[in-house]
Amino acid sequence: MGDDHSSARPLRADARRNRERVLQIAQEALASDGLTISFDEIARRAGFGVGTVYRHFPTKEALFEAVLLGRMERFVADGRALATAEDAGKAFFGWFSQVVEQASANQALCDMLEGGPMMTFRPGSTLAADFAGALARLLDRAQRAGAVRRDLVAEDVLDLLRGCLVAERRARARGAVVKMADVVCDGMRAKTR
Amino acid sequence: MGDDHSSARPLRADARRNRERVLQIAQEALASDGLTISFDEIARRAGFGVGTVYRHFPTKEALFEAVLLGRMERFVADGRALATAEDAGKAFFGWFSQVVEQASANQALCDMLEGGPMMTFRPGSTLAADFAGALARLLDRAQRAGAVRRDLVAEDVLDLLRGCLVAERRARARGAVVKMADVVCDGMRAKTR
DNA sequence: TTAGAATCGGAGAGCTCTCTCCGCTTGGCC
DNA sequence: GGCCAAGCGGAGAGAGCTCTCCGATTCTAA
Repeated sequence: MGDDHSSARPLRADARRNRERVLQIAQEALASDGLTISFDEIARRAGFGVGTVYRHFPTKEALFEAVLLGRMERFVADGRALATAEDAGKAFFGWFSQVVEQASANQALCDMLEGGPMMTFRPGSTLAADFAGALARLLDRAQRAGAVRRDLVAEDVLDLLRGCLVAERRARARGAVVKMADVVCDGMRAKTR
Repeated sequence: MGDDHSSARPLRADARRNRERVLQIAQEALASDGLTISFDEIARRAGFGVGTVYRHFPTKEALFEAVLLGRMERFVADGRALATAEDAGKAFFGWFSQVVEQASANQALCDMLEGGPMMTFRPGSTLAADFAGALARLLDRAQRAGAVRRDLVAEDVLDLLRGCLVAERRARARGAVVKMADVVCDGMRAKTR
C-alpha cells in the first residue's frame, strides 16, 4: 500500500517505527481535518521532515489510501454480511444509519464518501464499485420486501447518504447527524398509510 | 457593491460596459464552476486582464457577492412572503423545495448554502441571519400546525437543505435533486399514522 | 483636435501546496 | 569499533492562487 511490500527486505527497525508513527498521526489528522489537509502539515505534526514521509508514501493519495482503505472496506463487508439478513428493510436502514454514524466521526471519510477528489483510489481499485454494489443489493432486497420507496435507485441513496454527512463537515453535534439520518430513513420508507 | 457608488462621478462609458461584462461572465462561471473558480480564470473568460477586473471589484469576495447577493436575498424574501400563508405546512415544504430546486441550478449558490468559505458576506451583513430567521419562522408555524416533526430545529432543516444540494455538486441529473428533496420533505413530515 | 484624466493589461510579488534531490546521520552486521 | 547501505531532513523547483503596481492606451470635455 505505502510502497514496497513482500519482495523487498524488511524495513530497518527505526524506519518501521517511523512509518507507524506517520500512519498514526495521519489517521488523527485526517479524522479531524479531512482530505484537504496538506502533506507538509502531516509531516510537521508527526515531527518528520517532509522527505521522510514521502519516502514511506510516494504521494499524498498513497498515504491517505493507506489510512482510509480499511475503513471503507469495512463498510462494504458489513453491507455484504447484511445482504442475507431476514428482515431486508431493517438490514437496509441499519446499514445506512451505521455508515452515516461511523463516517460522521471521521472528517476524511465524509469527504471521501462525498466523492471529492479522492473517491477513486488507485486506478484499478474496485472499492467504489464494491461499495455501490453492496448498497444496491441491500436496496433491492428492501424494495422487494416493500420496506423502501420503489422510485429510489442506488445513486439516489448514495446522494442521501452523502447529504447526511454535510452536517459533520460543519462540525455540528453528533446527535444532529443521527437525527438527519433518521429523517432521511423515514423519507425513504415506503408509505404504508 | 462592487466599489464606489453614489458619491463618485459616474463611470466612463467603456468602463461601465466592461463592468457589466465582468458581472455577466462571472455569473455564468459561478453557476457552472462554483465558488472555487479562480479570479484569473474569470478575467480570462471575460477577455480582460486581471487588473481590470480588480479595478471593478477589489477582492474575489466582492465580485462573488455582487453576483450572488441578489439571489440569496430572493430566497429570504420568498420565505417572508410565505410566513403568513394559510397552510403553514404547505408554505414550509414549498419554500424548502423551491430553494433546493433553484439553488441546484447554480453551483456557487450550492457552495454558499453549504456554508463554505463564503457564507459570510462582508462583515456586518445580516443575510445569513435573515435566511436562518425566515426558515425558523416557517418551521415554527409548520410545527404548530402539526405538519412537521416536533423534534426538528432550524439548524437541522438547514443541514437537510444543504444535504439535498450535494447531488448537484456531483453533476447528477436535475431530477435527482428534486427526488432527494421529496424524500427529505417526507421524512420531515409529522407522522400521522 | 488635443490635453489630461480615467481605464486597461499583465508582469510579478508573495503565498501555499506537492513532490524531488542529495548531503548528512544512523542502525545493524562483521 | 568500524563500515556502509538504509534512512532522514529540509531547501527548493515548479505550479497555482490572490492581489498590486505602473506604463500604455483610450475616452471625453473643451
